[in-house]
Amino acid sequence: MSDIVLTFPDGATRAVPAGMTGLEVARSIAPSLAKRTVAMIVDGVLQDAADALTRNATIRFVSRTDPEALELIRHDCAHVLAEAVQDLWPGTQVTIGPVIENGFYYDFAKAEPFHPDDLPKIEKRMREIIAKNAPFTKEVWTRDKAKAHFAAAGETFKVELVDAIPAGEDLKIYRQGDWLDLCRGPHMTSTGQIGNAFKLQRFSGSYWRGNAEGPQLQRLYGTAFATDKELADHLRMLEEAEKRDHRKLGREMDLFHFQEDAPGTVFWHPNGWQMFQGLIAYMRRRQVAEGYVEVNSPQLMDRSLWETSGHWETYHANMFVTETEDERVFALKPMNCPGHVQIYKHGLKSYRDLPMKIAEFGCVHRYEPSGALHGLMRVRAFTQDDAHIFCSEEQIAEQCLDINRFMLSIYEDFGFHDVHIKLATRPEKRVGDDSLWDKAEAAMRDVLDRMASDNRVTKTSIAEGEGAFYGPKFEYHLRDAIGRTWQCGTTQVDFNLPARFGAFYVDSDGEKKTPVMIHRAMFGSLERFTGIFLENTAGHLPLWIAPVQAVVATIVSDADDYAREAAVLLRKAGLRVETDLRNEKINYKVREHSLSKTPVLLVVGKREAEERKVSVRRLGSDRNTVMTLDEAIAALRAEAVPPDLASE
RNA sequence: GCCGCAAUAGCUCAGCCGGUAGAGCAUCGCAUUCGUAAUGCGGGGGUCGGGGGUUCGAGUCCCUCUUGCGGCACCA
Repeated sequence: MSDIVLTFPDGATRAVPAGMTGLEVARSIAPSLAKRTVAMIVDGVLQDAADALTRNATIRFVSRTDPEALELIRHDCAHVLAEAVQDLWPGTQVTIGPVIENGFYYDFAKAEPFHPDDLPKIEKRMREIIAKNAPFTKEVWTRDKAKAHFAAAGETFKVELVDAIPAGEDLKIYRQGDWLDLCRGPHMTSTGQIGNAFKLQRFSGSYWRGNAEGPQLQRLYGTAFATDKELADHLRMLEEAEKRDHRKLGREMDLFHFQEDAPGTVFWHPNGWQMFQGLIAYMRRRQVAEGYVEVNSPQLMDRSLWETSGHWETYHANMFVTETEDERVFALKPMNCPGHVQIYKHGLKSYRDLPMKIAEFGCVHRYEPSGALHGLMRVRAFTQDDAHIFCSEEQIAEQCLDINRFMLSIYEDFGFHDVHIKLATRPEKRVGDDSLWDKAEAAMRDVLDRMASDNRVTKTSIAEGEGAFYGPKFEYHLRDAIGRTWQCGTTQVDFNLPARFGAFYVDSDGEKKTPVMIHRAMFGSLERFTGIFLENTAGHLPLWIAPVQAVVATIVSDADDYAREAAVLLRKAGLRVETDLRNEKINYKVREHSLSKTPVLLVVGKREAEERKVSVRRLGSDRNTVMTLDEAIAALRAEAVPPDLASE
């Protein structure tokens, strides 16, 4: 057999007989290299170390501590998990077990549900399997053989998976000891390389192929790392993330609560409402600067209006509907758009009026599935910083880009730099001709390309079939503290609603034309944004948005009068300040205000009272700085200016 | 909505094999005037999420509803 030439990362080359496996090559270089090799990268593609090399290529051997090995460790771990589960519960069917962002999962079809006590049992069995260190071996099977094998084994889901593999593609089977699975690979060379730095985390229900109408499976989630330390670090990070859960912070900071009588609906406390209103005030200033006008549309509107808009037909399951004594049917608005079209329609519009930018802090109600509710992140009543831009077709791209610039600058003001924009295209359930969708999507694909070149956008992608029923949309996803991403802003290009309502403008040629409507929200939901912002800051809010900006706390009651006077002066300077004159030790007060995340603690004792000074202690610091009251007021006032009002 | 788990004082939680409810913090009262993350002592506080059932007897066992939690599906 002829030789092939392999090029190594250091530039060295080596001629080897074609057909030699990666492991053989490694062994020929050094036995120690072969020993630590778990996979290889050939011409940039990660593959099994046992694969034969058949052509000239660049090659790099991967050891288990290389970054590229992490997904192999997790994927191998998923296989071992599947074997362990089938060992412990014979008759359980395996389905799929992919690697995900921070670990892996495996979906099983099992008659009896898992129990929390099962996790340690499964882990124990997994460690036994890993200890056996069985080699992973790959075989390529024919479709018939695979189907016959899985059918005989009662693995009906695997049979379906075999059927779904395209005809031209190899059908690969990986064995580890006596166990085997249909798998795309690659894998490491043996189960022992997984190591012991793995953990099963939780289990839950899931749906076969993500279809809620289909069979329900049981999913086990786990994670794995190359070393114990990395695993411990990851678990510690998760614990930290839990501490900044906005539901916990909401209680600690006395911002809001939920109760059984109003599922998915927020009771805002004074502190939370102050923050909420601060966000609205900020957005209102910014929108005015961008040429928006603000309106308010009815909360409850007649059924016929929702029929015209298409909501009655396509959104009914999400709507709160009510019937009055006169037997009229009204619905609480789930969106503001139909109301805004009515405002647009009131009075004749000229092309000179476009683009017309109508904004509303509209409170919408949506009957969300019970299982979807999640603190402030997913509620049934929420306030949108909603706006609709009525414009001509020619103005679409310009308006979308304008919104994009505006949107990103807002996220930056709140410290969000990880922004992922998705273009969601036409869904199955939709209104309007496909020709209109073609037009809207084409315009938006073009805009997406231009957004992608903006260096503030971390990532762009296409989400096929995920658009709103009336038009495609851009979704702005922000990453939260726990690593989950949340959709905040959206921009939706809508050719449908204006036409359905008969909205028009008189163009320069005197003809009536239908305007395009661009729906856009930036915070998206004020509730959700509050939650995301809380988690992102761990409750350490910037001074401008903190509900209580400073507390004046006394050490002795002799300082009470001075503390009261200081608070009055601070309030006169526009700061939100409270006093704490309780007969408690200063340690106690410091602890309490630290736990409730008050940004600034102004401590006054006898000395400060006599010298008209304050001892300033910042949240998160154990140091304090003594300064005059006037200095403190000036410094806090300067710091409390919202980002949009701060002079550069 | 689906699968699993849970709900005990304002908060965090204990309560065994069914025998009639407990701690810490918070609250209230009294004492204490204190220098940067919990001062001491004392008092009050519970339809054990709702309803039904089993039982001589249910916080505990069973059914059901509600809500929450972890995912799935859905979504701002």
